Amino acid sequence: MTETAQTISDRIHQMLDDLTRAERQLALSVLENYPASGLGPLAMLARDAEVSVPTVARMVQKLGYKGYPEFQAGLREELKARGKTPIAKHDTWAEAAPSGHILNRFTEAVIDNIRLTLGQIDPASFDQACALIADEAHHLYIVGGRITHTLAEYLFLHMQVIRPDVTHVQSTSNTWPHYLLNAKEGDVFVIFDVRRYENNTLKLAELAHARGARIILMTDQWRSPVHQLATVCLSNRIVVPSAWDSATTIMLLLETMISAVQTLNWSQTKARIEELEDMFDQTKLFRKFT
Amino acid sequence: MTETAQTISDRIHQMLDDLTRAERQLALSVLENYPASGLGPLAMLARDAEVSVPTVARMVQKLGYKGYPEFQAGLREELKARGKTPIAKHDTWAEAAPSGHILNRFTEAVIDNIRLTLGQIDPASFDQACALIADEAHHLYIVGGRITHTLAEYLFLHMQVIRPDVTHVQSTSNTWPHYLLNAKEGDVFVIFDVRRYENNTLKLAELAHARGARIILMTDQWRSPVHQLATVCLSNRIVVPSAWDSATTIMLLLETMISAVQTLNWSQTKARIEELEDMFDQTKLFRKFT
DNA sequence: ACAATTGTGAAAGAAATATAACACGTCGAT
DNA sequence: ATCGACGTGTTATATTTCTTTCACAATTGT
Repeated sequence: MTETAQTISDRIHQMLDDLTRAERQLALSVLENYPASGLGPLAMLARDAEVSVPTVARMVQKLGYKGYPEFQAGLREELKARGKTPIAKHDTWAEAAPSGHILNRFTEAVIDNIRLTLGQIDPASFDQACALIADEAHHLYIVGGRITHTLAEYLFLHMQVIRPDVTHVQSTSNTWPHYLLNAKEGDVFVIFDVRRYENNTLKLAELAHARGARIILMTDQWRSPVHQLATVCLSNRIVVPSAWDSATTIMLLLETMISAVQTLNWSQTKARIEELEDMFDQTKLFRKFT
Repeated sequence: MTETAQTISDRIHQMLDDLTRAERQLALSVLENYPASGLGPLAMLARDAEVSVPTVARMVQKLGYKGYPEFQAGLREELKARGKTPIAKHDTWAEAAPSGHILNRFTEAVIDNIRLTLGQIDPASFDQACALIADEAHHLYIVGGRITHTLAEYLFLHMQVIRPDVTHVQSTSNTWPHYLLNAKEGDVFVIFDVRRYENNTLKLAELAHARGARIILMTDQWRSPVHQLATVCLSNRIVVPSAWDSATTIMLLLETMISAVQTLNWSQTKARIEELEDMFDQTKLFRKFT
């Protein structure tokens, strides 16, 4: 295990003592700003380290690489791996299962999706989206497609509690034009559209946009064509080892949004939630305890 | 300050809107593991992004560089500069947002949930659940509650494609007893029940159990009372900084299950999926591309 | 003075890049 | 439906750059 888990930087450090003058000079220069300097041309590295070109060539072979390009490839690999957050480096999430088990492979992919999605999100846009959704002065429409209507429904169920004037529209239903009749300028549409993008959804978005509505789009990394009409576009990475796409990242953003919106509207929401709880108590739909 | 402090990654993000399909594909690939992928040979980048070599060449010029090597030099500069700043900062997921922003707080909590949930899952039970769900010899019932029916529906939509004989039952509906009339011994029930646990769901589970059905329960860390009747019980941690519980972890497990079941049934599923694609193509419900 | 190390210069060879020409498909306008 | 503009991939080629390796001189330490 001393072999595999070792970074190139470690290996250089280790052999630092056995090196000759020029080699050590080179090694230290590589470590100086690691790994950037090793990723340039060989000649540049030689110049920066103030050693000759052949010295560099001999050195990389001493490190066990067949040539300089191979050494660079090693550095790039390392850099790629480092890009992942420490927490993301778990190779086994389900500790009892082998790392090749679908539980680990899938989770790994989802964590990656989350990392990349969050990394490229603009907090200002996100906040703006939350503000739009929280704005009770305008009606809120929530639109989902064939698969995504489940996410839309999830958002709807929560929004229904948090604020009045919420409607869930299913773009695959042929009744949606009726809803649009009531849409007024300034109304807010939360639209879910991931590949394969649905024509109905696009048409709905176009009509809504034409009526002066503002659109918040939840889509994938390739972005539904709706994004051209959207006020805010939140794109999620959805790639997993499966024949299907993943909605987990979208769900995460969704719940974060729900939490944020709720905070914005807390004074009103509080009363509404209490009322709802009362109603549930009365209907005895739920158990108080196990 | 908007000029100088701009990283290449920022610039790519900015122009993302104005890019064409192949260019965006390339841009996303560059950002995928940034900056490692941009430091390899041009041809390798092109291959990874699944675009042609000239596309990359055209793109770097569009970014304002005289050639690919100059672009790489820019990346190296950036990398060198980054190495000098104190590292840390890796605790934020949405890098552009302060660590106290809800995006980071919420994501942190969800990652925790995932880690803890996966850590205590028994892979054997999980595999058993998948096998039960994949078993086409028995009817599959999927049961959700007031909120969780969205998750149930999500599972249902996928299972519908993967195998025959699937029914989605909503425990809050008063029609569910009708479904149970058809339930036979050995049939499989996937039941979602998180707090607050629903009386209807428990009753349904009891009846199903009495008829000799096997129950797979998706619940929270405190486990719905249904768990005493369940063949397999998958409990999820669902605590987040919100007035609501999180379904993200459940969604993750769900999708993993879908992927696993699909692999088990691949021979049958393949044909079903192709058939479905054909039908979609014919109805023109979906767009092929942007 | 000897051996090991290192640098110089050069040249062959390999690899990567830049560019051009052309074919194909998509999309929108007419 | 037809045309043309546009984007893109393919193929091919010229050109540059980078790498590798050689022989040999210079330097250093022993």
